[in-house]
Amino acid sequence: MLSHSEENYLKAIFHLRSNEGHAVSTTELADHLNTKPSSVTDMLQRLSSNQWVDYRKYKGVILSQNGEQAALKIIRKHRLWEVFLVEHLNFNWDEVHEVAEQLEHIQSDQLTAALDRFLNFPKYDPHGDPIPDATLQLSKRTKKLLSNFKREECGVCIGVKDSSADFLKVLDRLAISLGSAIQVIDIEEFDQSMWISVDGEQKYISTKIASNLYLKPTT
Amino acid sequence: MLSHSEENYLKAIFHLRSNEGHAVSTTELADHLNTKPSSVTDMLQRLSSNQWVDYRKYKGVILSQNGEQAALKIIRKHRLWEVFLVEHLNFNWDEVHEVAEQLEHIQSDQLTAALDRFLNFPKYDPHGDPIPDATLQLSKRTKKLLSNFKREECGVCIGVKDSSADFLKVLDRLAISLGSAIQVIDIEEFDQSMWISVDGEQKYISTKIASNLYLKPTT
DNA sequence: ATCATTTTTTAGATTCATCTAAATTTTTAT
DNA sequence: ATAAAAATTTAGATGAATCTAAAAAATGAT
Repeated sequence: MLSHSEENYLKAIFHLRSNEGHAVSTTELADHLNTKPSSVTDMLQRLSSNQWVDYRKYKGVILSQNGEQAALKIIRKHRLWEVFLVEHLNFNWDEVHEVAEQLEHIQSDQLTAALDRFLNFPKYDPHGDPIPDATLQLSKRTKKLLSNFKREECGVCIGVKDSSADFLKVLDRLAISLGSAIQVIDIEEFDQSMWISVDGEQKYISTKIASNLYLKPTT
Repeated sequence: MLSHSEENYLKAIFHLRSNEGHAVSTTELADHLNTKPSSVTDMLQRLSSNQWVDYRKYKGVILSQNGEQAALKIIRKHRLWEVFLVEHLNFNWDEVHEVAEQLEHIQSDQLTAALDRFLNFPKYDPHGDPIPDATLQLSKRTKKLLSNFKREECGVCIGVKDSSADFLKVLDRLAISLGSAIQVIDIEEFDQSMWISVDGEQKYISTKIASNLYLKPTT
């Protein structure tokens, strides 16, 4: 059975390897986990000796089949709990992460299954990220960063790239949330900042905001 | 901040000292926690140096003010989660303990408060044990073991002394649960086993069962 | 009150997860 | 292609939580 720490490493490897295929480096992991590269090396050797990862000295690490399944299980739990916190306990979407980081380590298949049923088998978490189903399948959907939209183009907000509390707070202030209907009104040549309409209301947003918002194109 | 292990020790001391006042011995704790007396001694010295307990070599240990508050906080979380599992996720009362043992360590005052509100501020957990409120006050209520009832006496089941899965299972088979109205019909002189009526149905139960069931007397 | 038994503590070791400092390998820039 | 820089690994240490074996203290039975 995996320790909390081991689970966190597997999850981090999974997330960092999102740009598929290529191995994750020791330093990347150390940064992501707020730890030192030497600690990472130790842990990778341990995880490797138990077949959770495929690790080559100096070459980085990728998840094994087992490791990926384990990571998906943790991500499933994390995102289910986030849905619970937001939909039933009235947490804001910027308040859920820290608690879900703890809840994701609870070990009980019965609990995970019952929670999933209680929540009515949600497909996406409050940040729009897909929730692996009971067989750990991750659904993909076409999504595009708002910053890649052209003038006049329309879409519905389905997720965020950066899910830090700081970013989620500014979205709250702008009244942008999952499901918001967005159309690009104009793009400033100067710095690519945008005038957009959000559910009918006209707003102005920075380039950095636009490049962290995922929309499903509707035009 | 307390580690999981430290929290488990505080909780164990709290529970073992239920027969108020007297200190808890090293061996008692070791048995309760499935560990060795030497490990207990180590931990008690550590907890003592941080003022969580009052520990005297060879004399046993009691909780400090801080330690008791910490224990009550854990117990509050444990029992709230049990209510959640039974009332909303359809767990049986014999299935909740193991999971609640994990959930009780989640650190988030916001979560505890929100869960309490979501559950509508329950006063008792599924085994009839009182839940400390937000100010950590534990309500007491008059309860009596069924084995101390006399013939004809009536009561309502409000809790169990033994909350092992084995015991809860036999209660399920006998269709005895919290809220069951019970009357003593007859007591065998031979071994004090009992004929009782449970919500109108006549049943026969062993002495051991009778001495692990708490009732609130209604006559 | 003393001696045998039981309980408790100490001493020393182990495993996990981490660290710093030093050594090694890889990458990059000229 | 080689030297400097960057990344990575190894070596050795630490603290938490546990263990076994041995020593010390408390208990209790005669």
